[in-house]
Amino acid sequence: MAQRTAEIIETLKAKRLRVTPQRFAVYANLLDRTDHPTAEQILTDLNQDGPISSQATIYNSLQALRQVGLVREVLLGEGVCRYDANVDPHHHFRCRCCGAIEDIPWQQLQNIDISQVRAGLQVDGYEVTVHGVCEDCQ
Amino acid sequence: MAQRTAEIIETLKAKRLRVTPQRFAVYANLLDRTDHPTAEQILTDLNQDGPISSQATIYNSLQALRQVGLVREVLLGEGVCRYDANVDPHHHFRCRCCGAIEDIPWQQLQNIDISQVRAGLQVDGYEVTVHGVCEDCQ
DNA sequence: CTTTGTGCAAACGATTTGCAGGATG
DNA sequence: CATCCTGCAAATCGTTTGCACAAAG
Repeated sequence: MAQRTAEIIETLKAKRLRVTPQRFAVYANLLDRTDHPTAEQILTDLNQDGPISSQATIYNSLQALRQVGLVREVLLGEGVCRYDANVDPHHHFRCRCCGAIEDIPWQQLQNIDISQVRAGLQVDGYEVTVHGVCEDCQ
Repeated sequence: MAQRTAEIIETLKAKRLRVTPQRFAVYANLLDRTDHPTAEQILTDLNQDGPISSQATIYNSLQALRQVGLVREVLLGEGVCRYDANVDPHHHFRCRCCGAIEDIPWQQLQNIDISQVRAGLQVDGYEVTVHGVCEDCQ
């Protein structure tokens, strides 16, 4: 576990979220992984050793966590939502072969001159999606 | 119409696509707009003055056009596919308010140093998604 | 006349929702 | 004990597919 149980509980409470076993499990699971799982993958993972949560509750938990900014959706054009407990801005690499997703630290692509976009548009942020082939698939 | 009928027919033939009224209409419609419509929007637009095509055929046509490289999918994290007859590389701006999508010319954000991504990844391409608020929504 | 496309309706996968019972603070 | 959450099943949304008929080359 990448973060202590008590710590996670505090984080949830600080966001005014009720601490239910299911919600805790979803967040703890996401903090533990960097592979941007889908809702289904989280469900499978949690229920590996006995039933912890159900489909609808996973979605509810993810939505609650997302609303308070503890979790973000990552959509990279596969027809599925992926989730990430790393809410700091960063970019993504996606392997077009196996679909694996990897974070690209923000600093690695920070030399982007956003001021060039047409006047009149209020820019809040941006992110780069890099596509290619990962080591395993080469 | 942004491009002559005969020209469109030639383009389709050059790609070895059979020229059906439906396929023609889908492609002509996409060439005519820059707003990256969804399949449903194309369907509605085409059938405005009498029935031209059906849902399944829109999807089939889009797939055929995509396979020969005349049309590309644009996925900007909304859970819908959008389509674009502009297949040259470019970036996208998306208004978080009304959902409008606008192209950003490739040159406007070309100062991106992709060489900084971690060694071992074979990079094929990338694109930037800029989010913000458009004029109409400000 | 062979091949490919069309349109309908049914199938599909991911996500959302209604609701009754249960847990949290 | 009031509020909010869970879990089930049914609903929904975008997209795909099977198939009989029709059109293109």
